[in-house]
Amino acid sequence: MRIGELAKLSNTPTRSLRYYEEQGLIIPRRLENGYREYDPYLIDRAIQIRGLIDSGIPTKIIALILPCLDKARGIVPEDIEPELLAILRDERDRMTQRIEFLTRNRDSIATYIDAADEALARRTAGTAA
DNA sequence: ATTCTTACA
DNA sequence: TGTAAGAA
Repeated sequence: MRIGELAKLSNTPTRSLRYYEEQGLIIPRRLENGYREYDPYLIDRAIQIRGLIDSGIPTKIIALILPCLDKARGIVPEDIEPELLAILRDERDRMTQRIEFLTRNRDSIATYIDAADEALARRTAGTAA
């Protein structure tokens, strides 16, 4: 499939798909006319990459993670690179901090919403009565 | 109609 | 990332 279809199926802008390629993620083959040709299994990868990026993981790191994610099942102790492991631990910690950050703000907003609902309820009750 | 590249806000 | 220009 060409970029337009993948964009639609993975709900990812063509702009982003081209950017992913530029960053070394998802490298599609080219047709005679120069058009990018994507295999169906790349739909899931595109979605996954988009999710990773939305999670705040830099593309550099995503490039390192993708290979690991594909074979997360068959990890061989001998193949574990300490350098990569350190980077992943670091990234994991940033994710944790981001989650805590988001949690605080979500709770803050939730509290405001609850207060607003109650205020609205009181106003309605007063108008009705 | 679609996609490609390049570049700017 | 969105968007636009010009070519294929």
